[in-house]
Amino acid sequence: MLVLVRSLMHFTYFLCMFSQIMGRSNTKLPLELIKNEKSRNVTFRKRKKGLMKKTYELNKLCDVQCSVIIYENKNGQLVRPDTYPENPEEVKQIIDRFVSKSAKVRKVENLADFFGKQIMQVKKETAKLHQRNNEARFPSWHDMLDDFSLDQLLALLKKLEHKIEDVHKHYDKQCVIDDSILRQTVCAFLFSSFNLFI
Amino acid sequence: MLVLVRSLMHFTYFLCMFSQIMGRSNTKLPLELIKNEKSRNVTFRKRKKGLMKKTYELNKLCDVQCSVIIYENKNGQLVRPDTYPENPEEVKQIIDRFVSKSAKVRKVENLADFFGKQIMQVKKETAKLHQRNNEARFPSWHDMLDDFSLDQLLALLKKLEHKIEDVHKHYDKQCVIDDSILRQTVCAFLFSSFNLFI
DNA sequence: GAGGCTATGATTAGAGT
DNA sequence: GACTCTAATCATAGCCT
Repeated sequence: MLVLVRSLMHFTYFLCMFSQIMGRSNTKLPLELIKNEKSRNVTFRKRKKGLMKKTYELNKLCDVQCSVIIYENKNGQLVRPDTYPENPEEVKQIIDRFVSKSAKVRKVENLADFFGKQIMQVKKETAKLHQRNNEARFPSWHDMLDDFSLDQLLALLKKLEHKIEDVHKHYDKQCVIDDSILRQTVCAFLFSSFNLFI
Repeated sequence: MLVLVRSLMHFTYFLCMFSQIMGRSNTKLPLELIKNEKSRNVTFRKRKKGLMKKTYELNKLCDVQCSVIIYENKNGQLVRPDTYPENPEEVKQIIDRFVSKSAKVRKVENLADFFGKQIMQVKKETAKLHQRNNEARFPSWHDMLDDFSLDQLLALLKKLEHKIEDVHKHYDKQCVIDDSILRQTVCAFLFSSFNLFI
């Protein structure tokens, strides 16, 4: 009986295969970039979903912390990443363990500290100068400012900041860019520039 | 001959199926923690491998940046995570985009405020000094500018502006931007600039 | 785009080596 | 553990709506 059913099934399979009217073609997909954009996008969505499901299952079945981050390569668009878990905070929690081990990241974080220290130092020095040279003079100060005043410099920096903000607006429209680091750099740069004047 | 072999094979299959001694059992695995530790570990290894493969395929087929991090729950031990890509630096590059957006964002944004406030404060104090000590003198002012003049500073600013524009152009051309590269560029430039000040 | 459909190929549970 | 084997189940390419 079972054999009969199997035979029938195989016959049906054969029919379908012969007529090539439905289902997956009988050639396997080569492991290379799918040229056709439409089918690439469809495949992307399907496989992404599948990957997330697999991740979820691995998480549940074996009780392991796992995280997936996927950035789609949409033409000219920066897209919010798809992640497992969907909650960004949970993802962060998982990858933090990884990130904290990366020396490079520490370097960048130290950048903040670095500038922070600079600020403290400059503040100290300013206080010293303030105290020590209470009646000191700035003979060249005005001369310098004639060509390029502090306000002008700050205005220039503002301009620069605006430019960067424009870029951000452009991105925000299309969705997402990490502006924090950029801000950090601008602020740090502002400060370092300002540092020169003190 | 072939038919004979096939028949034999099918017979064997049937036998095995009948006696339930081989292959996956005919009940589906429930989606919950696998209690048996041995089989849980086996499943973990198998599925981890499968997940990595899937990730690799998604990466190749659709040209998307994706990253997977898996921490095994070994009893009380800190285990090096399995990742895709295997190279930690590549993983870092991918998750950086994410990391900088989540919890760190707040930190860095506050940093921006911090620097902003500092700048305002210093500006005020400088203005005070400027007003009070109109003819005061900073002895090191010229020394500093000997190495790094205002014009040079202006040039630096322009350079930074250009760099950002370059990145922008690059974005327009390729329609894709890697903001970690942007960050790195700006950061590196900032570092080199700042080093000139010290 | 999101969803359904079907057949193919891939994955993998469970057992053994 | 890492490998094999097998079959049941799953995932998904290529269609369609």
